[in-house]
Amino acid sequence: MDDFARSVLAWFDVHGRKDLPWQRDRTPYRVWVSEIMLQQTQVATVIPYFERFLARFPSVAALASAGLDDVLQLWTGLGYYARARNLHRAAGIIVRDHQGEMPVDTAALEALPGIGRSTAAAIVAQATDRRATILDGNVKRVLARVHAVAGHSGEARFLARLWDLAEEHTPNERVADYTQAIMDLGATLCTRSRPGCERCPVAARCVARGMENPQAFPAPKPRRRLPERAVRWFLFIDAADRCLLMQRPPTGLWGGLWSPLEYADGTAVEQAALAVGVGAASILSIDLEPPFRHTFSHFHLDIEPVSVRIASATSVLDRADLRWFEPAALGSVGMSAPAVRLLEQLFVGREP
DNA sequence: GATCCGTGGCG
DNA sequence: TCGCCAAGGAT
Repeated sequence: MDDFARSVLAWFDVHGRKDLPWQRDRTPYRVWVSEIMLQQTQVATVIPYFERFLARFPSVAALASAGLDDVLQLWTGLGYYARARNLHRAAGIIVRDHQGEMPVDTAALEALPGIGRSTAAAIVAQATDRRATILDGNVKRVLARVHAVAGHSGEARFLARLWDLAEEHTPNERVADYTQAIMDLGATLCTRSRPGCERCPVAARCVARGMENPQAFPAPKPRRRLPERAVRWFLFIDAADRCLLMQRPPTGLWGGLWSPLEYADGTAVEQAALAVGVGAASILSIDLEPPFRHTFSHFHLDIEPVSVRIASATSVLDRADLRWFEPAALGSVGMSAPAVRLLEQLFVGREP
């Protein structure tokens, strides 16, 4: 074990997090679910989702035998929904190809959808304490500073160098603790802005610390202006106070989730109504709701909601991706966060 | 290599 | 209000 790992572990013994939900009863399944949820997502956000998910799907078998709708429902609001689709698909593969037993070697794990190099290593390290090397955003930041590695995550050379460094520092003992330790260090001390170098256990050996500003590492990624898109969301509500939702295509943005009917900006109500089999004659009122902007990592989406009261759905098309929902049934399927907010505002919120 | 995929928090 | 980005992986 090198001095770096020793120092990080000593710091962890005092300051590290050891009471997270997925840190007790570290079965491979629980560790797996937590690592997927934690991808690009902060601990505080994950905790309630993790608890609900494990209560509903306590085992690989339970997850595999569930419907995708049920899985997406528990993922509602967590984002990056491909994670949920991959998790569900992987559970089926584990039942079929691994007799329902989670594999705990990196090669078998990486063969599963949604598990890459770092996540596979994290599962092995946390569930078995065997040697495996992770490289997430926290570790990248810590190592880029300690070794003053120039560049950023968009560059292959930068990543290759960091993987080498990460491998070199990974100890042969206490791998689970070390893995948690270096992530905690990055999350709580070696933060992107205002790092707490004074309290850092490896400040003495940190090259960036000895230079001008440790915050210069990693280098910021060059950014472009985000492109903009605009859509209309039509929310049809009938006299029985049900609303019409569409299930989005299985891949792409909010894949597999339910949402108001989405059409291009400027689409007329009558046109949208016709497309889903709602007779134009049954339209009672049309309300333009306040538009709102939803920002993603790579584009802005301007959403213009239109609520449409209709007398009855005279000739609803036989489309499997359309369904009328009672207010109480909305909680039983997966929806995006903006869809949830809008429905609460326009639909559920109007209930007496 | 470049792009796509969510959300909430923060300065 | 806005840009930035956090326990990445798939295409």
